[in-house]
Amino acid sequence: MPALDKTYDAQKVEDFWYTRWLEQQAFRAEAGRGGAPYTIVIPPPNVTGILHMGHALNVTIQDILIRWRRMQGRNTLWLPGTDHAGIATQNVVETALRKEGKTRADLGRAEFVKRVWEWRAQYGSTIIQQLKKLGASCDWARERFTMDEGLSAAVAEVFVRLYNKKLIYRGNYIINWCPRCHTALSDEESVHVTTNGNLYYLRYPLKKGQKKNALVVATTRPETLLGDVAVAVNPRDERFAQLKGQQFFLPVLDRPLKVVEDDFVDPKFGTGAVKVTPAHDANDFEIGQRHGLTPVNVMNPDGTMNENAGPYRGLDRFECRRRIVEDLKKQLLVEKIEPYTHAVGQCYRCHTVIEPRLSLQWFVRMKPLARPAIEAVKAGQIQFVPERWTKVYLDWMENIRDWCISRQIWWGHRIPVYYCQAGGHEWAQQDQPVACPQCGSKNFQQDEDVLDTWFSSWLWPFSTLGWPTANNDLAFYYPTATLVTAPEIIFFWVARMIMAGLEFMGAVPFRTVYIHGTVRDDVGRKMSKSLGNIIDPLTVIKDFSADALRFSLIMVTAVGQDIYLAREHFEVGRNFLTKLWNAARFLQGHAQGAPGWPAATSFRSDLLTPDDQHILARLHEAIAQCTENLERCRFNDLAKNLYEFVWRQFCDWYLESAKIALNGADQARRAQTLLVMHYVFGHALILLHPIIPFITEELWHALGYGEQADSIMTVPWPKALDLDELGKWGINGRLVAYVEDKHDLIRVGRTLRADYGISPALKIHYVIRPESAGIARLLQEDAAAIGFLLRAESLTIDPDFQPVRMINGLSKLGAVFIPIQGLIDVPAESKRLNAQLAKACAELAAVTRKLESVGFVRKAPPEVVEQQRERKREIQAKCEKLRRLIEVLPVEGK
RNA sequence: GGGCGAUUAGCUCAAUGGCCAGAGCGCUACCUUUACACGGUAGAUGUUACAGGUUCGAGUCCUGUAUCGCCCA
Repeated sequence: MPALDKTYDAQKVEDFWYTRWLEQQAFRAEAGRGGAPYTIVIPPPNVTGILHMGHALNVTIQDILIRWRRMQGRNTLWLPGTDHAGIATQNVVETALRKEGKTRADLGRAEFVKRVWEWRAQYGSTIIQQLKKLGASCDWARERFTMDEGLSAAVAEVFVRLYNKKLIYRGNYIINWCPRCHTALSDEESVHVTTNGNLYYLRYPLKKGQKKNALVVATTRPETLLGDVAVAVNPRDERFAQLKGQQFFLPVLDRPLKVVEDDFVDPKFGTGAVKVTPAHDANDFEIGQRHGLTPVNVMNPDGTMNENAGPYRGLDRFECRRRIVEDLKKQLLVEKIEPYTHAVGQCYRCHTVIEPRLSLQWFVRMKPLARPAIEAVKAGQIQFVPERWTKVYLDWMENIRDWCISRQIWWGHRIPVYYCQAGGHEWAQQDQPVACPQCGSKNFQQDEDVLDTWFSSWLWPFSTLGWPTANNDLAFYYPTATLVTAPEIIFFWVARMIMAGLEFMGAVPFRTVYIHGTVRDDVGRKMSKSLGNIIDPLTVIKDFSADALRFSLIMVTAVGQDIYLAREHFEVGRNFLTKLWNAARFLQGHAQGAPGWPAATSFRSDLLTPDDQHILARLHEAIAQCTENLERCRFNDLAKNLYEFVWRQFCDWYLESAKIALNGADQARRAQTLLVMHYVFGHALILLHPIIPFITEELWHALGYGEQADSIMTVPWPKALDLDELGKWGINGRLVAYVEDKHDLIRVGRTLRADYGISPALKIHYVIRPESAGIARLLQEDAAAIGFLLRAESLTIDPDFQPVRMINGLSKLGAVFIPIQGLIDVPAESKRLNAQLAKACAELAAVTRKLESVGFVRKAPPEVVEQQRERKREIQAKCEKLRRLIEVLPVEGK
């Protein structure tokens, strides 16, 4: 076994092992191997995307789960892939075309789509390569893309089924229109941004050209008045009772507008009278339908005004707004303009202000699909972690609205609906038709639109496994186990997957939905290019290593909370890796060659010291905690437990105490210590592997544990032994407690040294006066280790010790003395001990008060009362001892 | 407007209604002691946002207030 380098070269190690794992096909999943399946499908990143911290966190969590379950012996599949991100990808390619001075129209549909495929071939695997850098143990052979043949077939199948069930329909409704992307968007793709605008109070005259006797309406979008076809008031609003049957005139265009009464109108908004623009507002559209109004569309798809806008034709909508307000002001038709803060819809891709627009689109009828999906979650078939997201999900599902799925772009799954030019027949079909199924005409055309990208993503948990073709993978790996994702896409994706899973597979797509927080910068802002506050995971990997990135992210990520990140946070992980590396070097240095994996059965309880037994007990406690934390998705606690165990318990206490035996002459003891060291460290590596896969694999082999398993990836996850089972190594609770107390005693001794400014380099004499003969015996056996940890010149354990002029400290096991003649500062010492006494007395008073309270003794559980009584006895004893120690201090001046 | 979450040490976060409210980072002092200065040892730091209430007992449960954040309309 070559000696480990003095410093850890993460880059070399990580590249080496990832390549090796791929060569070994270590991530391959095969249904044929049987066993209990454990499946995760990756939330497919956008094919245009590059890795950001959100991905890094998301992928790390999934990799932890998959690696852990794999070690537990489950038949694991982690299925990776990307989605085709219709609008985003089309935008990217169109931008590239623009640089050549071309538009997609110049190329034509077929040629343009070809260009997008070329782009995808060249750049589409960027993010996949980046996921590999993180150490993700996905089965890459199964990588899927939503535009793949198989997944496209699934999309067509689903469309046709829903179409034939009349769950997909086409109609003229108000949709969210992005004037820049030139397409409809779903409600979820329109993000509401609080915006400072104005509320314009406009006068609609009763008679043409008149200024007096006008009805004042309030609007945030004056340019839409050109499309007004009525004004509306609430029927119960008495202020407008006399307006019934009246008509007013639209300014500029002088169109007569009748007054309609509708419950929708809020009397408290504006003047209580609103303009009705059915072609440009969702609510107005509904009012229009209720009152038989004909909508007037005044805008072009690019957001400029059309021929219905009269004199404003051709103007951009915002320019039109400015001009129309200016013109109305001149005509004294503007009552007032108030500043107004409201939520304005923006395109989630390009942040252009959404235009609500009447348009012919395809929709999915959601209510019938939602019903079983609501029931499944209510019945506990799917659990959200943290649980509170259940309510968010249910609220949305119970108020679900139909889903606009058509997009006026070219990159995506083209809607498989055909229109016969001869007979007017319309039908949906999975594959390319030959002729109209009704009249046999060959003169038919396919719908021009493509489907929303999410219309393919919602099938992801089963389309990636080969659906609609029945096959072993699908039968074995579906339903998946855990979905790991961020709250932003609960509606976009999670909810829709549940609906699709139930509708097409008849089973929920996953059992657990783990929702992690959003990664933010150190002052709580989302990371974004425009803010320039991005921390690039790849840079972090380069500077700190992938393991450090993973460990740090998990360490700082509180369950369900957003993550505030700064570059310095990655030092936690890097420092921990360095500690681990150095501990391994220490083991290696003492092992004299590769010891191999120590069999636990070879421990001899007669050779184990209390320190050995203590660390073994703590290890098994750690195993139990880690397993439980993984089961409960408490990743942050998992990392903290392991950090504490490895650093504090193993390195700070155990390895330090082991140095005595390692450097001692007793060969049997020495061998036994080595055995324990390797057993504990090897297990720590196993427990750490899911979080930091690279360094654990490297050390696993470097320390010669490779005989146990070719790769740490396949080492069985350990089972925790409880205290009874640990009895076979002579371990019991009393002994574990003794070692804890011994640590405390050593701390007291060290504090004395520090308090008196005695240099750590100076070896001094210590005396311990033990509490009892039993403790004296234990301490006597441990004297060498205790003396070493105290950096003592010599250590005396004397039950009858009578101190004279000595500084001292108190621990449960006994008093610790440092005899330094002449150096003792009596007033300082007296002050220190009296302060301790005062504190103990205060505690004693508190606990006494509690025990004297009738309510407490009568109503509190007996074990809690007993606990307090025990504590009172302890504090009383402590006070007594402190008084005695103070008494033996020489009186000043004597 | 409705809902959700947060508010605990300088910062980021823990704490099944029950011991003295903890940890990491940061800070202070000392130390290059043969694994590790990306380290060791020791230390300081709290009106648990605020006001009430329930309880023998509240950071934890209830009501209200404030501030911040997110989602939905």
